[in-house]
Amino acid sequence: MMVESASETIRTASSNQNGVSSLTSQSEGGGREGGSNGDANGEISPVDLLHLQQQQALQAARQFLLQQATGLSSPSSNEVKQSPVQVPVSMAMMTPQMITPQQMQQILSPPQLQALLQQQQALMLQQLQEYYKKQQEQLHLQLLSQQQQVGKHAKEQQQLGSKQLAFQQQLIQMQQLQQQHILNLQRQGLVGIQPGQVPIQGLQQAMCPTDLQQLWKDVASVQNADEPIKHEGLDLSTNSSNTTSYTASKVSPQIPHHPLSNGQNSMHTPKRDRARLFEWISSFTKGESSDEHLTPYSKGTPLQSSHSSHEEHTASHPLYGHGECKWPGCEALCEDMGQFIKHLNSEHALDDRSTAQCRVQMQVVQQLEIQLAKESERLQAMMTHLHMRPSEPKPFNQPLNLASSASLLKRDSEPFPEGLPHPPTSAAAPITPLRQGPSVISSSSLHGVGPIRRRNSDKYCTPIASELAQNCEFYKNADVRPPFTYASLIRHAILESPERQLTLNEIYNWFTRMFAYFRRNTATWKNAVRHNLSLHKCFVRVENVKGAVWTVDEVEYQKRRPPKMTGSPTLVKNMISGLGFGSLNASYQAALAESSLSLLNSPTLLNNSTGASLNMLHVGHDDVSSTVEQVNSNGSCSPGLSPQQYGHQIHVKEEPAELEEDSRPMSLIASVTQNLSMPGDERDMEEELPTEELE
DNA sequence: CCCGTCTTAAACAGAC
DNA sequence: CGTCTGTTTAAGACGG
Repeated sequence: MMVESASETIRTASSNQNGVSSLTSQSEGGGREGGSNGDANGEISPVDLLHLQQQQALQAARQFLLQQATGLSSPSSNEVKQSPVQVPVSMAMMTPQMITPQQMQQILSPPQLQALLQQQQALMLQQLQEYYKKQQEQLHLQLLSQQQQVGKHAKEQQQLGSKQLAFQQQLIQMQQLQQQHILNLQRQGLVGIQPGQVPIQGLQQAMCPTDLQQLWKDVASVQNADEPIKHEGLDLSTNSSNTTSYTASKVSPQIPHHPLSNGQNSMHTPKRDRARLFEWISSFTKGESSDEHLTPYSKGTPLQSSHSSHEEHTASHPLYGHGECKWPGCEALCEDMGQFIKHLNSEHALDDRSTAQCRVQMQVVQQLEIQLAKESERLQAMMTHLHMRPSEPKPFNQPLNLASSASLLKRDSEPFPEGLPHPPTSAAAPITPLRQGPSVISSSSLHGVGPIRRRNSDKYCTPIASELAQNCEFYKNADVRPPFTYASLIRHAILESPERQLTLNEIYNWFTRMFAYFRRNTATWKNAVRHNLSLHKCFVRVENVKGAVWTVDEVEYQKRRPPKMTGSPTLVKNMISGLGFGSLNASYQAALAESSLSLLNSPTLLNNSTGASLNMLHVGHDDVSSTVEQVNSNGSCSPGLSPQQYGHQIHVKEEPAELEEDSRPMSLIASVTQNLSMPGDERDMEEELPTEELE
């Protein structure tokens, strides 16, 4: 059917503005980077959680120290120490009493504490990374699933579009936070590199009191069993270098254990202890999520970690890297794997201490998991709120790159697998390979491309403005047919222009500039455009000095569509604003969407930025965004004239123009998607389109 | 099945 | 004469 408009050599030199790529979401996320900590975010970020934990941990540590100083201790009870080993972590956490203060004292010498803290830090770091990873993955999966769904539920998609942006942003945020946090840790020396430097605060932040207690318990017990911990670190002197505060707290028993007081932490202490923990923990974690956890360390090393046993380590080992043992606190140098294994077996053999360390790590992990759970919950809530289905795999994008999720994460907004919309029918176009999906690929994008699309597209059409605003980049680069009717697109183009009027050629340019899809088969769609201009009364041709321009008669435009949906306006609103566009008749929907736009157009509306009024379409931000676009155009140009006015001036086709819709409440206008929206008017902006305009 | 909308195709006319 | 612009008609797809 489709005539291959081969004839149309035009091709507008598909000016792929690939460079554009960056989505708004990205930009936002990126902007934040500069800002130091994720704290900036009002919400509780993982980082915050970490800090909290650390603080708590510090407190606990301090308490222990105090106890020691006081001499409350009563040595003995080795059993206790062992018991922890067997006790499930949860139990252990629950029953701090198990460990007597005395034990703690014995075990926890300042240096030890420091060591522990160090370990904790390292662990935390790892955990953090894992945590972040998980979160990211989760987000990604969800996004992917959503995208997939899109295929099926196009309508929902549209809305999702905006939501997805938010999610992507969150993703980005997370990534940033992760990076930041890691950096911070490194700076602080938390990473374990420079024990002395670690500010106690860091530790404090890392753990919660309970955790710490437990940890301490465990550790204490272990140490007892293993070796009478030497107080190498004991003397403050050793540590003193970095930790001023630390000394204080540590040294002076009298000092109240205020959480705030600084404790110090670490020092070189038990390097060896950690390794075991690691493995042990890893064995646990693996069970749950295999390699993900390992990432930080084992990234390069695939799943080997899966061999819980310490011995297996073949080529790479999670606990071995850069020629040294990565066991927490142990930085023993190992020439090769063999040596490392030996070291591991000898130094980090399965004993109480190692076990205890593992326990500690487990707790850390648990803690993190709890955090993760919370965060996940939050995410779910968010998604729910946004009407996204958390996890509904859809056949659609499956090909999507789950695998590449990692990369996706990086891009934040790139998740566009985009395997989809290749227009089967019409040939492949030169279009942009990029496909950085609009942050949100709205259903529209997914729709079929060819003629087929039409109904679907319409149906799911969201308010064009918002849709376009959100997925502007996407449409620009992806060879996907926009889910809007020619009429709506034309109207949008015209309204978007400063003058609210465009010549045919300008309209063409707008199409080509805004949609990759319209960079091919020009004969076809141009013909369609002309056809629509002529056919629809809403498009009014105005003779101009330099020729003729096309304007939009909003009244007329509004007239046409609505007829169908006799239903209550509210219904309409809901449909549009809501996710359930599907039900609406395509045309009707389109009309609605557009109507919203039109409303926006009217100058009067501009003022009402209050989004309160729901009148016409109580469109969600979608509309709003669109509104914004409109607003812009309005503002810039002829504020005074409403489209209708133009219409009145020259009603070539008809003479409607009765009422002005301006009355419409355009609360929508408020939103701000301007950024997304394209350049107000093509003429001015034309940047990419070399072609016609210039002529 | 009818009707309306939308899209595509195509014929045609007028202007440049 | 060719192209662009604009109008019109027809047909098919869709959905209510």
